[in-house]
Amino acid sequence: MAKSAPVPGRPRSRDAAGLPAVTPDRIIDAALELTARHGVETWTLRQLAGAVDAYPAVIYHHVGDRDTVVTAVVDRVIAKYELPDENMPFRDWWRQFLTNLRTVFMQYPGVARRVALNGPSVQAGGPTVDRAMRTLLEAGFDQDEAAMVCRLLVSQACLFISLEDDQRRAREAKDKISAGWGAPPANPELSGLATLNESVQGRLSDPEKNQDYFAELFDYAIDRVLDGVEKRLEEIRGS
Amino acid sequence: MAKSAPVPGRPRSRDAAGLPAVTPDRIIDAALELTARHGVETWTLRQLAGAVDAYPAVIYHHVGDRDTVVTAVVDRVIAKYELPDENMPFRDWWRQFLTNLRTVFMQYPGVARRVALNGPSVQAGGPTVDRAMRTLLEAGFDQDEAAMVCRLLVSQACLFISLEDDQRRAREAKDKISAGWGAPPANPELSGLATLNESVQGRLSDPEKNQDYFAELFDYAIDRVLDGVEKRLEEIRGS
DNA sequence: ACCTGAACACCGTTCAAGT
DNA sequence: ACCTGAACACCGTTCAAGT
Repeated sequence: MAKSAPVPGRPRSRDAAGLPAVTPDRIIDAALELTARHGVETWTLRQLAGAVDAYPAVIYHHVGDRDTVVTAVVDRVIAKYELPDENMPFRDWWRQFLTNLRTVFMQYPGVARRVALNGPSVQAGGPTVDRAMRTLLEAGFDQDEAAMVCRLLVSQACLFISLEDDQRRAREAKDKISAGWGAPPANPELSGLATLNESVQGRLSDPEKNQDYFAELFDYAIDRVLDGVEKRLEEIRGS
Repeated sequence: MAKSAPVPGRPRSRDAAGLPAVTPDRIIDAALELTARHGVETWTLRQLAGAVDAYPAVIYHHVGDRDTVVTAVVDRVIAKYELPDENMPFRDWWRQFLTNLRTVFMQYPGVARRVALNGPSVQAGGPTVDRAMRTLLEAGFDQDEAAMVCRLLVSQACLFISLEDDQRRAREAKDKISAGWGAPPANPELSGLATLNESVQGRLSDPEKNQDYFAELFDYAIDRVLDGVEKRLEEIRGS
């Protein structure tokens, strides 16, 4: 766009061309939409500039480098989920919270990974962290272990969501990720391997089960780790 | 390297220059070493070519594109860990196995993430998967749930290791990741947030505790999820 | 202050040409 | 068959110059 040499009749300013002024807000809006469609790591700064009908340097002028833009996008996404009712028992609260997190984050591929890595900004994440810590303290964890559990559960959810993000994307490109797995093993000694392959075969032949395989793993991962946290809590209470 | 124009006295073939012939094996060796030092996502094909005193096109000729090289590197790394004694009870076996996995993978940043995403190749991962599945089947899981638990535990370990990889790398660059967290919250209503910040403060002021924070999270994550898997097993046995 | 347009230093990948 | 050396189409980032 805007690649042609200046033509006499062509307006030389955004104003004269009838284009809206570029603002930081409009840039983040565009970046959010690009993220929803392509994932946060996939769009380029040149694409973003194109989406607001501007030159790459304009992004730098109004917002900053790519990382700064992405940070702003992440903050926007974090503002989108709702926190469960604070009167719920801690296990139900977390189950609900992490499920909400997933449905929102899955709409913006790559955001979960960013949050796992950097955490949320204090600004955007503060209220969430406050509520989350309270549920754990009320449940009976001491200060340090509550902080640990908080980190564990948020990481658990974000990491498994980011796994879903990336595997979905890889599948779209190629369908040969699990190639080789599913076929009976050449070595008949490997009976455990054969069993896994049978299970994989069952999935591959039933397309709708295969569809929700990722979601199933997420739920299973969350449930098992919550079981583990609950058991730990019983140990604390018992001692 | 080899950037100057051809000089009369300069030998024009690797042989004449006394350089060893480039082989796929030598290329993977160099890639493995670059991975150990810089991480699998960080080195460039041009660096790899430089490491074997060759042009980038030579890598393509002998091995293939970047992804093919990385896949070969991952297979090499997988061959490096040892499997625990097969007579151990399933929980101890997994605890040991995932710990071994961590010590090996941590030496090659980025490999854990690749394994979480693509799994190992059938060639390299077959024996491990076989043993892993057997422990779960013997413990009492049915075929499908054993496959699920296997996937959960390997993913759990790889994802948390990859989190360590990336956070270590980020810390080396900047020390402001947790900037803002640790300071008392501006809003006095957020008592849960204040508690978290106290815990963070305690860590930051005790440097050796901060050092092992990542390792601590890994162990905690593995122990909680194993607790959860064990509890699930008791449910199955009871019914 | 805001925007243009070109440039810089990279990247993975491809390819004709040499030996 | 193996290697050279240059080129292609990208990328994030910077900057002097225009309005």
